[in-house]
Amino acid sequence: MKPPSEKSAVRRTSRPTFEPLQPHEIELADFFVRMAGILGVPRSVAEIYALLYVSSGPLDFDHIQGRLGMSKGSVSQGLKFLRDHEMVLSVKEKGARRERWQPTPSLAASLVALLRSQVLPALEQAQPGLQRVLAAAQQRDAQPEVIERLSRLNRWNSRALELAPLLLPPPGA
Amino acid sequence: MKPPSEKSAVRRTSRPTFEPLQPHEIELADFFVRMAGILGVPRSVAEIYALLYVSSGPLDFDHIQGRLGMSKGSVSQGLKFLRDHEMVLSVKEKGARRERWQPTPSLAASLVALLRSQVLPALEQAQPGLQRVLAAAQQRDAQPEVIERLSRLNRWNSRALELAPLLLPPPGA
DNA sequence: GCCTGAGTTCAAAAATTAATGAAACATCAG
DNA sequence: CTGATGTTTCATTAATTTTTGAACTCAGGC
Repeated sequence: MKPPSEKSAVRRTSRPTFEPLQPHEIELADFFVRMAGILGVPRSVAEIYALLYVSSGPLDFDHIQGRLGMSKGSVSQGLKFLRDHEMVLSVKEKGARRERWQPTPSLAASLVALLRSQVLPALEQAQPGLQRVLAAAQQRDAQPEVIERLSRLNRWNSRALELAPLLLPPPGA
Repeated sequence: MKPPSEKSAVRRTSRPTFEPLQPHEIELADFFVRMAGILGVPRSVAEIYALLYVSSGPLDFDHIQGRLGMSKGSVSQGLKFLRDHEMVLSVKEKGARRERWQPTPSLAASLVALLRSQVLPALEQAQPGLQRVLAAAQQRDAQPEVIERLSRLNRWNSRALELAPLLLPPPGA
């Protein structure tokens, strides 16, 4: 509530004040938030991405925090998530102290990577379990219908695992 | 808290007791729960589906509730969800009082339908907004880079909308 | 080395989402 | 119509997820 003090002769680095999102920026953020929701990505992450996406140059930590009005913690974690999934790039000019962020060129690639990182581990981990489930069904002479269902599930799982690396080769291929 | 009264001479329809899930059934449920989680489908729904999936015949409401040890409300809502997304079918023998449930033949089709139902509305609703965002950027002479990004997003959205009906024709096509 | 600014961590608070169960509703046999 | 069974509704409660912010760490300048 205190108006930015202008008194100091030395033009203090008084926390600059950031303008809130413009209507068109909000609209884009809403879109990303909704899409992100489908994949279980938290709102704050989507908002950060959306802001970088509409912004003309790379933004630094404080700008993101200021314009979105979110906590340091959220910005830090959000950027970590985006970094981990290779959805943003840092552009640190040499000699500069702060990092500045921008979206990676291909949103498509980012999305595929994100999906992969969620689905693949589940498929891999499930493999042995699914085989046991099928084996159990066969041993107790379950209805052919059930055995058929479980076999199909197994085949799918295997095929998905085979196809996955083709869809988006992991860091070296 | 009151123990089921056994006094009635007439062999009451004493709530039959159901056995808890077997290890192999739990394993399958875990798999479905995990996959469902990725799409934001609640655990209880995935559990119901998994149970129907390993079971030899169609199951009725009470069996589902009993074997999964979940509340009536959850079973009712879970079945509603599965019904709405055409992931289960009711097999009501004529003259029978209760409905009995089984999974629809194609899990693949079910999944596609589920995805559609989440993604499509978002795409449709976003269409006009995205166009406004792009227009706004053009009006204020944003960086070509930004305009390019926003154009691409618009094109994607449109293409996705065109492709969607081909992927899985809605109830009549 | 010590200070300052930049960013991270993480326990606690807030917000969101899911599950429960009692009461309302529906349907059908008699 | 009536009574009983079968299902849905929905306010409340519980569980989970997300956000916050203060304390901490780290890097570089002096």
